[in-house]
Amino acid sequence: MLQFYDTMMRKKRLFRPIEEGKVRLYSCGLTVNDYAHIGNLRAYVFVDLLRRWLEYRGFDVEHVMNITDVDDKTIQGKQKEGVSLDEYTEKYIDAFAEDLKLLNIKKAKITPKATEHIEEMVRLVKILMKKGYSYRSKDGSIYFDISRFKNYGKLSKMKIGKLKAGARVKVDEYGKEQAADFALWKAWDLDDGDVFWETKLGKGRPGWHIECSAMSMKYLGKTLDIHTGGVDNIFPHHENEIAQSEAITGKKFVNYWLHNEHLLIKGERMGKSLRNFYTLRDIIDMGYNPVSVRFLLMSTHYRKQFSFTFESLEAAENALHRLRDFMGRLDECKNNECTEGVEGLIKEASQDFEDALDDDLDISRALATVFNLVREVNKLIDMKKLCQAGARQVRDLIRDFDRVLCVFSDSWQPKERKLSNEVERLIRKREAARKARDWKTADAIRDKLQKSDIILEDTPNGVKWRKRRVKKR
RNA sequence: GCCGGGGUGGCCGAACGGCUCAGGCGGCAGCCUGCAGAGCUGCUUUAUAUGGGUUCAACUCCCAUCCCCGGCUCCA
Repeated sequence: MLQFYDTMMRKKRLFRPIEEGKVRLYSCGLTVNDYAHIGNLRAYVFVDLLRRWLEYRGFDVEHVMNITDVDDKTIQGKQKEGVSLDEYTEKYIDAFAEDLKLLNIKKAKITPKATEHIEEMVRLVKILMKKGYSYRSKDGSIYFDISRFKNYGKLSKMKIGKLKAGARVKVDEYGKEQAADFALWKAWDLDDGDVFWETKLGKGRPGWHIECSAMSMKYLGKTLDIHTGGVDNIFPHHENEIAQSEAITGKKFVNYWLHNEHLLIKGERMGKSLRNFYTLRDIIDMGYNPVSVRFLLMSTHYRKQFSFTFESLEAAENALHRLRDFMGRLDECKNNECTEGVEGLIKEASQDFEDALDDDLDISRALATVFNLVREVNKLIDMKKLCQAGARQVRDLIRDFDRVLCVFSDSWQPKERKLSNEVERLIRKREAARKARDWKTADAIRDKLQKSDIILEDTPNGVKWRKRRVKKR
């Protein structure tokens, strides 16, 4: 019984797509005025889990994620650097794509850019004007008149009257008639420089909210199955999307609204303005594996705030290490006869895992299932009660889970995989000493290398080395 | 001010009326190892912010209090 928590209804609801077997999924993507930080990335890890789970359940997922490549901040940034808007946003778009790849996040089928859909937006604004949902201000900008939209505020449960009481709403500045009215089209002004489009609406650029209405409608139709975004988007962005879209089509815009909570750092929301963020690059540079970041961001339920700490990242990395070692143990399992069946364990784990994720992506329960399976099977291996065939079955099950989790296989390698000649020489010297059972020399070399952050581990397959992580900041 | 979400063991995090209060990390012990590390297993359980109430039974529901976070402004 697949169900999701719908922000509109404020409760879990059984999931039923519009069209049997197909899901129209729209996600609010990034505004590309800077590198994404891991708080931003949490939203996309969440969407990825959602998408992969839907696919696991046999749905064909039509996933669209927009890129906001024109807004106040991108224009400001571009002016500051003295480059074209495209040039400015391109590097952040590329970096974002790379981040997603490093986190094993599946690409959306379509990632439309706002600047490439001006025409569609203009068309929608014209419809709104025609239907009388908008007005033009003195400077030529066009605003959506929320008093004309009956259920404005239904998603965020906000009353428009109350909104005005909120301290920092600038009413007069742009000639809006009401504080909560929002821009559909912004008339060009000096600060915009060369960023403008000459359209039937005049010279200017689109408001922020209209792009999602235009692009979701174009690629997915009038009604979406699922729309995702961070909780900060509930108001005003998604509220406004609903108003625009439903005013235009007269149809329900979205059937299920799914919102992820924020990532905190030191008890506060991670955000660009607070300068308390880490990018994925920062974390990789400290020597962590990006897949550990995926695991960490994924392992707390998406509707719950959680705090990022290096301790928890470390814990995530260790947990993954344990899982991968487990897979290694399975591969090495060569017994001919299973003295105890694993079918029961597999069946139970499989059922529990699926039940958990069906229940609004209850990842904690799902991961608990995985770890329980690991422990039980490890016991069998220790007692030599697991055979090769049984091991294969377990491995197949985990691989199956990993279609959703995507944390087991790990192709990522830290950049510096080379040792200096001096260090290599020492390692060879130590190997010779060990062979001669000269433990004193061997241990001295190991200690010495450890001081320069190279950790040696003797394994049945020879000596292995790794770098000790260097923590910055 | 208005509207949400929370406060669980050394730390992170589940459960949300009763069936042993998941799981991870860390710590400790055993196995393994020349030693160390890694790995595996076991232990780490009189843990549910505080004070009342409802109930045969509350972490779970109700009331009050304290504290934390978020939204009300561009923001994942």
